[in-house]
Amino acid sequence: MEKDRRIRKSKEAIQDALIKLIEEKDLSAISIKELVDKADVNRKTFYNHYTQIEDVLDEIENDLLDDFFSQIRFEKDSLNLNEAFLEIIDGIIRMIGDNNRIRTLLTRTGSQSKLLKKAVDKEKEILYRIIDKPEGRDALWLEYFLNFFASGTMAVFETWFYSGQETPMEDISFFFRRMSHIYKDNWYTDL
Amino acid sequence: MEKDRRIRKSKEAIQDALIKLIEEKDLSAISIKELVDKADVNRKTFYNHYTQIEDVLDEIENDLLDDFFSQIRFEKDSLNLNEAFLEIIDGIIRMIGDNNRIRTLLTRTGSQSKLLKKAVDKEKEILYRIIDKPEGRDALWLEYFLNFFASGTMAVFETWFYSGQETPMEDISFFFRRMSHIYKDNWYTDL
DNA sequence: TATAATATAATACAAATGTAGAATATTCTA
DNA sequence: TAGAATATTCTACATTTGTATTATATTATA
Repeated sequence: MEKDRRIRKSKEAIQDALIKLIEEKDLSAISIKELVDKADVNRKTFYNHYTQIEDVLDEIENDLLDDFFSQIRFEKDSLNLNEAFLEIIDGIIRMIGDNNRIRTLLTRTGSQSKLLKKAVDKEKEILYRIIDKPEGRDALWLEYFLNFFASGTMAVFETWFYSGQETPMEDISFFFRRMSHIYKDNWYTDL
Repeated sequence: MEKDRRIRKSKEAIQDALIKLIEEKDLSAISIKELVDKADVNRKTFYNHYTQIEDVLDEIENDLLDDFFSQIRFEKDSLNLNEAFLEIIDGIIRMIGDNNRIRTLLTRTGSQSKLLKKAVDKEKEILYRIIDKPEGRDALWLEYFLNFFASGTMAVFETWFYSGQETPMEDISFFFRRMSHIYKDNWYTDL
């Protein structure tokens, strides 16, 4: 977080105002003037920290995800790819279920939000940190594989979320378990 | 396309102007005034058809992808999921290689572009049309599976494209073939 | 706590935006 | 081809945006 309390307060006011406005109207219909009026700060203060409204949204999403992913702790020192993946999946399911602000963002900003894309990157990052790196050509395969898997995972979440989360959570879990086993048995058997 | 020639010409001028401007500067730095000046149309004409510059980009991307995917024709009457997938992959590789406008958009607009996301949707659509639909619970699995697979595929393309397409195309093909076989052998064995 | 640093507020201004009405030009179609 | 339909242009105006300057208030820290 910012060290200067004034910056912290200003940003907080602007972020909170944006969340409120997003609940009321479409993101593209929100003007900077409207935002600073609601946040009760000078317009210059906005330009002091951001250049567009999307920057505020970006910051909100990054803060939320940093906060969430920093809470992920693995019991064992090192997990294999399969175990780590399933841990992260469970975490994300919990995150969506528990965090109102995240639910609001996903519901209201839809495709304008980069939240899921950012979550993909975080997931990839964590997985990459945990596992033993293969060498040579397999290193490249791993990179493609992680991108494939992480992005595919988020797409399933997206489908699940935007279809109203009607599929029971156990089924989603089962789906991911099946996916992960397929890879475990076929790709990175030894990870 | 639009039936009225005036609309067609106006939109074409605006689209072409946007492409030129995107080659010069960042999308977020392009103003509507600038755009209509370059397109040599009245500003009111812009507002007649669009509300934001992003709408123009959207339209360009949709037209490009409609054009490309409408060219995909399968020799056989029906393919299995595996064959259809590999055909589409090959098509996309060709599309990126051949189409200058698509390369420009991918290169210059980066994450601001929804082009790859739209391609995912098109791919999903086609695959869904071709294959025999399973029933009951498996229908749901198929939906999740297609989302997973299509999105994962595009993520690999993205990685490949933005890392400068250094990985030889044969390796990318190999990767996808391996992925598709894994699924063929484990998931939809009978499709 | 005094001081230096700096974020915010107040104000101003040129440019861009969004919207509207009326005149003109183009195109559709009967 | 004539007339109806409508897209574009022209003009105007209130609002928003982006930028800048200065004064004031708050905060960090020595």
